[in-house]
Amino acid sequence: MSVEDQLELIRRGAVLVENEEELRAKLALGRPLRIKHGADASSPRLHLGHAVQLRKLRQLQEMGHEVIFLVGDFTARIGDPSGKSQTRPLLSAEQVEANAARFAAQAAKILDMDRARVEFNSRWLGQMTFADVINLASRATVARMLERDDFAIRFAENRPISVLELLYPLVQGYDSVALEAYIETGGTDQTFNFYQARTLMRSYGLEPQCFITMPLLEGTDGHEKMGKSLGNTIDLLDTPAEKFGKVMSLPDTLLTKYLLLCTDTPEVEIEELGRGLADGTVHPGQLKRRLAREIITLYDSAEEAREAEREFDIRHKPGTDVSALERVAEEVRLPARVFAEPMWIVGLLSACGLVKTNSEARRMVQQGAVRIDGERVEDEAAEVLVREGLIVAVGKRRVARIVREA
RNA sequence: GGGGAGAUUCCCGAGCGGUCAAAGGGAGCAGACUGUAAAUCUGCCGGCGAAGCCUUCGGAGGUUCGAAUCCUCCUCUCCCCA
Repeated sequence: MSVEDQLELIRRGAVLVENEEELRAKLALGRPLRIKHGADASSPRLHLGHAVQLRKLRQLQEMGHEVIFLVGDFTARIGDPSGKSQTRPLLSAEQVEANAARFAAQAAKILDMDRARVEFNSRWLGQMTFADVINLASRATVARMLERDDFAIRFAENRPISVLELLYPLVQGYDSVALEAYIETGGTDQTFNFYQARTLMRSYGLEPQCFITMPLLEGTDGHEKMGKSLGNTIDLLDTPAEKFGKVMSLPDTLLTKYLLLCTDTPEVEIEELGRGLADGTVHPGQLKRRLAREIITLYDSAEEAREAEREFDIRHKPGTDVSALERVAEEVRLPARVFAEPMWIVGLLSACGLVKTNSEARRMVQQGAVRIDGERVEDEAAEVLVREGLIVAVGKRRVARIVREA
């Protein structure tokens, strides 16, 4: 692939390529380039936000470059105090190891992991003496650190910034020094750290890395960046049905962004579709269905994508009958004794795991969310005769089919 | 080192010594509506088979018939001065 072709592919979806001239020169070397990417081993489930990053790496991998996942095991064991999650638990070496393995297993859905390398920053950070740390710290200033938005805002709002946090960009930058990275990729939230790395690399007499930042994908709420703590993720390990429903719940405004970042749809086609949405010739609902199918096809299969769409229609089309509900129900095993006599509706919902507490069960009944074999139950004192195959539904999304336990 | 401010339910935030399971907002959940799990409107939003009771307002003690509210000590955060 020619240098210009590579550059064009690299630019797809990217917010910033720093610095394009330098990158062109590196690509022109015509050999595999070391690419550093910080692996987020802290979250057990990768989501589409991670996928945006991983897909960019896959592109680079396909161009023949060498991807290195950097696991911040050293830093994870110290604990990351960044911003809101100050009580993030410190991880043991074993936990970090396990997380990294889980990350790699999921990343394999996107990348060729046989051709990727996993590194742990304890390898070099663990060797450093305090003198080395002071040497490192001497290469940066507080004023530069406070240029970072997050710090500037918190400083202005009198919110805490620990000294450790100021050290983090330096540590990350030093990782680039240690790896002698040619290119680093990451989210736009890493821009500051990436620039810091370039400065540090120069200071250590290395050629500064180029970097590519990708947008942070908004989650299912449509506003906030996708993240586990916000509960707005679409996970790679979500079932096809879950993926479909979650994609359908995205606001229409995110359609083209998702197509660009989460699918292989050609950019010219995305532009066309965007115009179609604007002038009304493209139906957003239909396009969203297509988006959902493509995403599921990518991570599961085309067949599962079709099945997920069918299930979605069963759940949401009006006049859904019991036999259809049956198809989307989760099996719930109940002990044989509850089949003997009528069971209190609230207890049944709890037993099926459809609600967390009896109070929640009562509320669901009161609000008309509960259906037994398709029949709405609105009396919270109701007794239900439990039988094999009974369909118990709470709202549209929680459906159980009773199975007698042997 | 000195002085000041603060810590409230998932998050932000209001709380007069009794009427506080604790205002309001956000998130979440449900119902209606919809191409959609979007938007909008409405309701719910600690737990208990619901009567009343139990646990909750940084931690530990104390005052009081009664404490999220008062006192003491402790932990943590922020500000000002040195």
